[in-house]
Amino acid sequence: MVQFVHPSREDITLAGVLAALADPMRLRIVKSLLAQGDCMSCAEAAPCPGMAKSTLSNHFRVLREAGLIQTSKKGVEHRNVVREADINARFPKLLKTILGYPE
Amino acid sequence: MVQFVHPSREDITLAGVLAALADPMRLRIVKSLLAQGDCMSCAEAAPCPGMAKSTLSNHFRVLREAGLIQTSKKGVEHRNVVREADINARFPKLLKTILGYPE
DNA sequence: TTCAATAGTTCACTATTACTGAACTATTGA
DNA sequence: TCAATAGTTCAGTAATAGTGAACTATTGAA
Repeated sequence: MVQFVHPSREDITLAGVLAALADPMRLRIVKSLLAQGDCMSCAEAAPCPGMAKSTLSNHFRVLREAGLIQTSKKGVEHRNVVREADINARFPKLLKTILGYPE
Repeated sequence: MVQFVHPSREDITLAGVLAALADPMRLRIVKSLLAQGDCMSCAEAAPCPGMAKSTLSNHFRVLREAGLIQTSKKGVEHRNVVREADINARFPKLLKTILGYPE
């Protein structure tokens, strides 16, 4: 079984967060997660039909390792939430600012 | 003679700006440019002794192509300014937010 | 004019990173 | 036990970053 890598709050870096959000698909995933407000499976959270599963999995890994999302296993699927509190504590207003622009 | 590529204001993308700022060295360059308030040569603007000239040149190219800085030739050196007005018009508060965090 | 110095760019090479199909793991339900 | 589902890992290829060396352009001096 796979154990997910989640950096602690202090280990979240600005460069890591920016790099993670610098991909349009990942930006959309985070927006989608926040709009929903609740946990979502990878498939639900990804507004990208036709994308390879492995690519999607990779995007979630990048978001996870940057500290942007928390992934937990629930049954056969993985539930994801944005680590809003951690990001806001570390980089106030960053998320809100970046995610606030129209597509 | 080399003509620099500067995207027009409308062509500046969020992904491009974030990707450009996702590198610690480039973030420091932009901070350094803004702190100075004035045009700076590449060498002046780069707080990175010992870095290869070609690497530095590449960082400036990335910043330029992302629309973050404007480069103009002045004598033997290139003068760089942050395109604050353009970035602020396109993505309000983004620069201030990202550059506001301590190193 | 010619030559050296200076500031950056471009090139070529290597090293790291991203995308994808295929194979694999883990869980659920029949 | 078997099939279906969700996602990860692997292996291969494609794209991108870092660097020294060679190149271009400008200035200033002999």
